[in-house]
Amino acid sequence: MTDEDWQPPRVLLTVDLVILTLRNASLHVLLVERGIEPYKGLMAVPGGFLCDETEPVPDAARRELSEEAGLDADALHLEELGVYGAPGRDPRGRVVSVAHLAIMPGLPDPVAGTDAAAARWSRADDVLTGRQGLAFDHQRIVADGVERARRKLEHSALATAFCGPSFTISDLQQVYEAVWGISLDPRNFYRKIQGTRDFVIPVGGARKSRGGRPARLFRAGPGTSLFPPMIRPALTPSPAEGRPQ
Amino acid sequence: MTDEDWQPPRVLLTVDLVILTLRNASLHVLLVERGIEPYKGLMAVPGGFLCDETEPVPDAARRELSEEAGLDADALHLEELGVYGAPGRDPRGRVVSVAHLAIMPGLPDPVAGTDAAAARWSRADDVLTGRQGLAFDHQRIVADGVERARRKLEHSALATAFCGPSFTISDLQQVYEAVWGISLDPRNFYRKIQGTRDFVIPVGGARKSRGGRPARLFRAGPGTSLFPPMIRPALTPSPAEGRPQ
DNA sequence: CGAATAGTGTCTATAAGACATTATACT
DNA sequence: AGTATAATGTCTTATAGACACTATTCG
Repeated sequence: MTDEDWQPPRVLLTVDLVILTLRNASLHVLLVERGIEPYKGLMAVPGGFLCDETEPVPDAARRELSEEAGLDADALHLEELGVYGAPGRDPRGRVVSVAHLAIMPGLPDPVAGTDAAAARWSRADDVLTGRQGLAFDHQRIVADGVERARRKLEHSALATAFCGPSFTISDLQQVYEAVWGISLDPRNFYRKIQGTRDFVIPVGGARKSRGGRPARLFRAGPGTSLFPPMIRPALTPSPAEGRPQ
Repeated sequence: MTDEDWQPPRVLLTVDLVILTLRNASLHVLLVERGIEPYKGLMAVPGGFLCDETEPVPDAARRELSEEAGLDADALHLEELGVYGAPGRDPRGRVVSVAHLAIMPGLPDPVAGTDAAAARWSRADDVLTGRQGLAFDHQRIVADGVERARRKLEHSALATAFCGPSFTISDLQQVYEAVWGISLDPRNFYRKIQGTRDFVIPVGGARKSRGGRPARLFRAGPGTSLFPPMIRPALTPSPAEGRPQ
């Protein structure tokens, strides 16, 4: 900023989306197959450039979610995760990406995309361990997204975002167990949830039982923060899935 | 992304720095007077454009810290705060800023800058209430930075970053009281700090008393996260400063 | 009935809130 | 001595962890 005719550099701005959900009681992340270079054919998280100079960043995130994954972004938890802009992370030049974290209830398999060659849910674990390789620095982005989700479960009511409009307490427990990769005591969990104001609200009715007493149904309450927080125990391998780091 | 010859838009990338410290037992934020348009003459947080295409974002943050505020960024807590890129926030065009949060020990008044017309510490409270107006969306950025610091005090050992190399327990308490804007019981606070592993480590010696028993000196311990967390009480106006928000 | 899942109660350990007491400096 | 600040201790209350027990379904 000392030269008279110095001009600030311009960069390409993208959004990337770590979209987490629960399938078969284990954490999954949405991946798309890249249809264009660079990294054509490799898997990556959904994302893309701003469509024009004036598009707000959050709008771009919702647009890509819809374009690449065919998912409606309305009434979906979406927050900024961080900036990934190391020089050299994209061969096309200086590309700075604003990563976002999105949580959605479990969905059936077919996820159609108009822009990407293919979209599918992959086990988060496979990405974190590297069994599922990703383009760019997307493995790191997913890892940061998963870690963010783990943290938020402690202090916020985020867990309900993984569930549909109504759910049981044990559904909620499965969210915690899958995301944290541990197992929890159902009795203490039940007490904790019930004792936290505005976390869940009973909605009359019960889910038809699968060989046991029917479970009461709840919906997400108005509360957004958990106090006292949910305590994440030291990692104890759960039945659900092995725990990476 | 449908047109054949569509080109992604380029944006100007800046870094902004919310630098917090404690002065006279109250939270202050570093502001600089803008030396150039737009908003010339108004106060703003330090920041500026990337110097070239290849500069990493964290490097730019440390560079601006040094250039605009004359502060050495080594061994200083610095983390990403968020992205502020609403179209129209800067009259020069589409400018996307990556805001950072930095904490430093209390410093003497003179803060010299080579790039900005003037630099000085302002009471965070004055910024939050709008008594001290800021350029761009910097009031919001400062508010987010202060809120982030408040949150981090709960779960991390961040408080020691406000203190010098050695400090007393009541110094640490003043950090909590100033940032949170409440008052705490010194006895319970002492017990809590002592009982948290790796938070503080006694370093022989005591600070010369100011009319009371001398206080033992400590230094920051290796621990980075607090468990169980420090609990932030419901807001009770403290002697230190009125609480906005 | 027995198996399985849901929901409740009870005991104990830990830690926070309130507050008394002792310790060591200064004037 | 009197005052101020630091450090320790004690009692009560809230909540987590462990685990027994009851309730309600299905086969």
